[in-house]
Amino acid sequence: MNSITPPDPAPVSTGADPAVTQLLTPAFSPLYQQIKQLILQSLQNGEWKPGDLIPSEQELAARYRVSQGTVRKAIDELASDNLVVRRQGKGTFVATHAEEHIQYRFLRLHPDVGDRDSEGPAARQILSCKRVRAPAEITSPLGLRTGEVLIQVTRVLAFQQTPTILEDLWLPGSTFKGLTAETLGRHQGPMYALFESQFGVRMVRAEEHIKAVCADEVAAQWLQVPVGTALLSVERVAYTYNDTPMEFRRGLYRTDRHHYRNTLS
Amino acid sequence: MNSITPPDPAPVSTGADPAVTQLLTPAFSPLYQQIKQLILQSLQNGEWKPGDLIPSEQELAARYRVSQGTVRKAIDELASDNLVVRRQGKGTFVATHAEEHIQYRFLRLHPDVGDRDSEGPAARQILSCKRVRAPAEITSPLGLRTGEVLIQVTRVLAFQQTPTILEDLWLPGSTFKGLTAETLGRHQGPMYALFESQFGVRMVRAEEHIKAVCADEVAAQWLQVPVGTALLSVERVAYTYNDTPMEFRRGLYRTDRHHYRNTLS
DNA sequence: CAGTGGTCTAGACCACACT
DNA sequence: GTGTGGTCTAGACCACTGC
Repeated sequence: MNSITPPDPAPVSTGADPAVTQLLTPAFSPLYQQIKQLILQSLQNGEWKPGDLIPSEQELAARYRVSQGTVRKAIDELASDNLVVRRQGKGTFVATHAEEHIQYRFLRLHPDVGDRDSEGPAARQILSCKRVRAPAEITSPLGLRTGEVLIQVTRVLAFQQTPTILEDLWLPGSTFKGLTAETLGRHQGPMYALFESQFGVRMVRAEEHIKAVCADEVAAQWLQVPVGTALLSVERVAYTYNDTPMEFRRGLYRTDRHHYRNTLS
Repeated sequence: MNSITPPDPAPVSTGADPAVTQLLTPAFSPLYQQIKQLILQSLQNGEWKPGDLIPSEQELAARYRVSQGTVRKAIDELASDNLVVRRQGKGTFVATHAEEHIQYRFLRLHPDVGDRDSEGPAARQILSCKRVRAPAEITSPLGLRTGEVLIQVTRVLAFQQTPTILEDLWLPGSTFKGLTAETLGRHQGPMYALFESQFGVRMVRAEEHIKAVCADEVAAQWLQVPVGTALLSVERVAYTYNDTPMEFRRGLYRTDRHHYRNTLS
């Protein structure tokens, strides 16, 4: 078993980090994968926060006592996982939902004509934000105990004066203590950016399950469509670092002027 | 402008290929990108066919007169584009829809309970296969002239005796000359594998646009659901090498026991 | 065993951003 | 100019495959 022991997260970083040893076979894991894990730890434990500049490849190479090329390969993978963004001449930054000029990185709904920019920003309306005891149907995708306290948010998004998305989302109450409709209403920009700045939770990845359903009375009213209109039901589990599920969301999408877009490869 | 001239696709390959020159700035393109393009050309022009073993990194490095590392980086990108598959100790192979043990690489419909393997293979039924004059709504996504001759295939897929997908697909008649319902019916395995072996067309990438619709009478009948049932409408444009669109497809999916799955990152 | 892809290193040079 | 990431090279060694 080869391994490198975790580095001293020394603030001034002259602190000698343990040397790397590359040993033989069983449970072999490439050095750059180990480096990737170490960097990942520093992302998780908040040593580098969303938007931050992380140390240069040279510095990291010195810190972990490996060659720059090895650090590079580790960072390459983190970049292709969208955990980190490289900018030539400037450095490598922790990815964030805040400054992604694209407004909603995880929203796959696009207007049928024109693009999202031309459509302008969504108008958001918080309908409610309350603490609830979690039904099993919500806790199980989140890996929580049934009965745990969750925060449930309900909101409507409108594009060009047309209400288009009605969604509920559930968050673990323990982590999102203090989240209120007022906070949500005051906040500008993507909700996931708020989660980063206020709760230290960065959403990294998500899984969506899509079905077609008919609008019930409640949905019909909020989305201003006849009862029975076909809608997309989009259920999402969003994950933080470490594949920890942190949000369950269910959206109903009108698709009379929009479509859900996906790329296969 | 730096460039490397295209190599002699010499069968025996001792043939000296032109040397690479890496010149200065304007319209700078990295060497490994140029190598990637050259390999791509060999994939397109059929020098290496789906399933084939391509030359080793050393051979390609010699052929293009660059270092192995440069070829490696080119192949890395091709592999992450799913155009090529690396197998340690064996070599690098051209990707193919034929031997992907996963039956349908581009189909995102999954059973709500269990997984696709446990569900068993789809039962396929070809309803029709005919030559049509293309309406603009089809030709435009395919980048063809309106009025061009297309082949239109209609089929139903059933999972566990339940008809679940009704789809139409359109293919350029010029490329798919000779495609018949009989050919399609006799063929085992993914349709895209047939396209590779019979027509030399490899589908590489696709874009899907998804909406929710209500079943009309025809759909309701084939899918054995009441008229008005909400269905997913999945429109797909599939591309070959070079981003050339080669297929337009429209599927109606029942989602009472299945869902469309997507991963966001 | 030889051949393939996979990892790691060390060093050189380029393109880009800021100061 | 200095520092950053980006490209390219050359060589060594490892892990996997099949003969």
